[in-house]
Amino acid sequence: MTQISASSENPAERRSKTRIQKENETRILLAALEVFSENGFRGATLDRIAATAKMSKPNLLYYFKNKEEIHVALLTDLLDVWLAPLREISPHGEPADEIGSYIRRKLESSRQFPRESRLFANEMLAGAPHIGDFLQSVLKQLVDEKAAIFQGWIDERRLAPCDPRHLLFAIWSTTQHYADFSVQVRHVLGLQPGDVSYYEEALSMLETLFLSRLVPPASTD
Amino acid sequence: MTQISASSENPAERRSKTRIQKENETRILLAALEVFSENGFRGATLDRIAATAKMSKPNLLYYFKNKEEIHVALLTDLLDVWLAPLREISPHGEPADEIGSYIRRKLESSRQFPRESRLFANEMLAGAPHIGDFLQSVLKQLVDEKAAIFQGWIDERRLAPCDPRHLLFAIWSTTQHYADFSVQVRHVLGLQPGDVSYYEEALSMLETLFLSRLVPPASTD
DNA sequence: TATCATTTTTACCGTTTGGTCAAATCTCTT
DNA sequence: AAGAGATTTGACCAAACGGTAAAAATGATA
Repeated sequence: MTQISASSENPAERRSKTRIQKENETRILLAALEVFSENGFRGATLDRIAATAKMSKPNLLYYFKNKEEIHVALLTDLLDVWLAPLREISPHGEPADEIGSYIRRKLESSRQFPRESRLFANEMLAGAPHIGDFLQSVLKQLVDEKAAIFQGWIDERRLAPCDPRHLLFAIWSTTQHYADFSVQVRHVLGLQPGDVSYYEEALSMLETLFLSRLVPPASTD
Repeated sequence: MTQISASSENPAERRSKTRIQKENETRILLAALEVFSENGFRGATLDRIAATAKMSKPNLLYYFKNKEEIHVALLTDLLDVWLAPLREISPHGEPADEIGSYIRRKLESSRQFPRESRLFANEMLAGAPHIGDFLQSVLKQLVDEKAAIFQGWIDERRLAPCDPRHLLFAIWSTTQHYADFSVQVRHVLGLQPGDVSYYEEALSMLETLFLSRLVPPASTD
């Protein structure tokens, strides 16, 4: 499978981008995000993306040379968004503050970019054919770095003994769940299709879970 | 979209199932699970399922009248598996025991049935077109029931104040993550493709998170 | 072993899909 | 207003897609 690398040359990428070019590329990317995030790479069709972008298919292919290139463009943008909250974790803050604000950033990202989150999820479910390299290199390295910070806190008894990388997994899964499984969340809570009012309760729950204590210590009565 | 209801009549479902019939149906379902769980409903093709099942496409369609019927058969089986661990939660046990064993059951289910988990995830990402009714009725009802148990514990101060339904979301997301995002987990941990040895560390992490305390109370030094 | 129902295959069909091409149209600059 | 370059379109193509029909092969049973 093709992996993300340096951007290849678009048909319309001679020197600098035209107004129309910029407009249409963002329109296409927006439409593609909608379609890819719902159906995955294989389930998405150029016809559907073109229709969503209100553009003819050949016109769409004038800006991106094939389906894969659109997908790669989306994933490349996505990875920055995905990593940003993680990069901000600092070794200098209090564990509770750092973890708490990381959770808030991740949850906010989930609320602001649910389609990006689902695009990422679809790529994972498919076995990460396009971003496998990224996961193994960039992400692994960053995780190792941040895990070391957590480990430092653990050694100082400022954080309970646990595998820091699995702590990150727990934060990723709980926060992304609200974007990826929003249909289920809404159905279970009895909310309307567009309603995302559950994010406040979600934050409250996650702060209790990660920063406080869920089950009180066994009483010694 | 077609929702799951009573099973319709298969071409070969006259009275009782033949040996060959049983064998081939399970072979098809197994192959379909592989393909659907990786690519979602739209991304899966009959050709690919047939090839995976080592069977010709028309032969496959002799047992299931179309693509959707295979998918529905898989989802129907899946929902039992998905609900089983939840049903077992009892109001009579200790909160820590009940939550702990629910986590263990869910995590075990994630390890034993990763493809089923990904099938479910794909259906969610697509907007639950086939099991929307199920989510709104059966699942919502069961969640309300179990949430009431949790609420009882909260009222008795045996569980921290929180939204019980969001507590369930947290358990679902963290446990299912290890099946749905296993590629990412393995890449980040530096494991080989088939390696699922991380489940022990996962359980340890989740027990710390849900049953103990992650961040120690602020010291009063 | 003859018979009948079950199973499998071969050949096919209409549609959808990813993508191409050349002509036509539009936009910007001079 | 004209020309060059950028943009858009309609017509098209081969392959993949979901699915069908009927004949051929196989299996179970008497």
